[in-house]
Amino acid sequence: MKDTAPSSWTRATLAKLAGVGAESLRFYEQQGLIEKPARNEAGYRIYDGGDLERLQFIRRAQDLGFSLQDIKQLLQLTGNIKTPRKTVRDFAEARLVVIRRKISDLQAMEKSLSRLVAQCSGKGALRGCPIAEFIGGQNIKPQRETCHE
Amino acid sequence: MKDTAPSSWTRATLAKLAGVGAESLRFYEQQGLIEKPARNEAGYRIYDGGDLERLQFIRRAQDLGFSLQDIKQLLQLTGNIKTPRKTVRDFAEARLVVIRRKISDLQAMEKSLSRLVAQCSGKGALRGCPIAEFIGGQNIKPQRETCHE
DNA sequence: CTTGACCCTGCACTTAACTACAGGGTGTAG
DNA sequence: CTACACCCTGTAGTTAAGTGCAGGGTCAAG
Repeated sequence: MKDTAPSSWTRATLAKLAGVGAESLRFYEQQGLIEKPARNEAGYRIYDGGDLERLQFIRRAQDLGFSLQDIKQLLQLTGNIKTPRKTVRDFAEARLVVIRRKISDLQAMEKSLSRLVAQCSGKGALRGCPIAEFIGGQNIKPQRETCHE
Repeated sequence: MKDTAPSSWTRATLAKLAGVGAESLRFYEQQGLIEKPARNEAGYRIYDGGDLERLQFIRRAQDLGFSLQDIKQLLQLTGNIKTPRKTVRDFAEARLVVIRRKISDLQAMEKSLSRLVAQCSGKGALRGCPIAEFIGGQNIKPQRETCHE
């Protein structure tokens, strides 16, 4: 399960293993998210298991809602053994606040939209459709037939 | 309810009323989201209550998670009295699916991150910090890694 | 008459995270 | 030997939803 093989790969191979685009590796390198890799005789980038791990982390962190900028900072923080644990935790907590706000925003959207959809029979022409009325700017109030003719 | 006034405004005034940037009005016009407004003698754009309503809709729809492209389509659909109600409802339903998936993705993130934060005392140096370990690629809990969908 | 707040147009710039060339070099299978 | 897939660099383009600016015109107040 751990690193037993020599594991040295070129761009496309690592990209496939890590589940990212091959060009993205160059981009991440440019942005300082991964180390400049060693090169072989021909100048090809040679990656190893450490790079794979780092990329896997990058993907996990992206899935957790971190931006690449955040991830870069996180990698710097956690790369420095002197970083106090609190710094890292505060970072994660701040991100959590953002994620929770997004969730509640989306839940509000979901509620509004699903109510509109539920109110709409889906049959008949546009007149009286609750969604269209909401759009038309007349508040969702059902009995207001202000469709222009 | 005072929609009896002539209510004619220039850019900045309408922008303020609608809660959007003044330049955005030009952008929306360019993108076909609002009608080309009338002009006065000097060539100034003159907006009315209808424009305000449309802008307010645009903002509401954005809050519901629609992109400007979506909104443009919606406005076209609902501007056409012949549009079947079903078309509009299907549109809203498709958006609802997207919103619901986002919610559950974010909830998964929230769960992972809050578990990490809860496990981290916030005291001491970095060694042994669950967040840092997660980052470092040692999976903190090999059991339920990235349950994603 | 001057100042300052608006307005006009057209175009360039922004942010994020890639993605796609163009124009070359390298490595390997047949 | 020749395809062909892969690698290199540098640069430019993409999408979304605007924002900003230059270089002018207009309008009301003082």
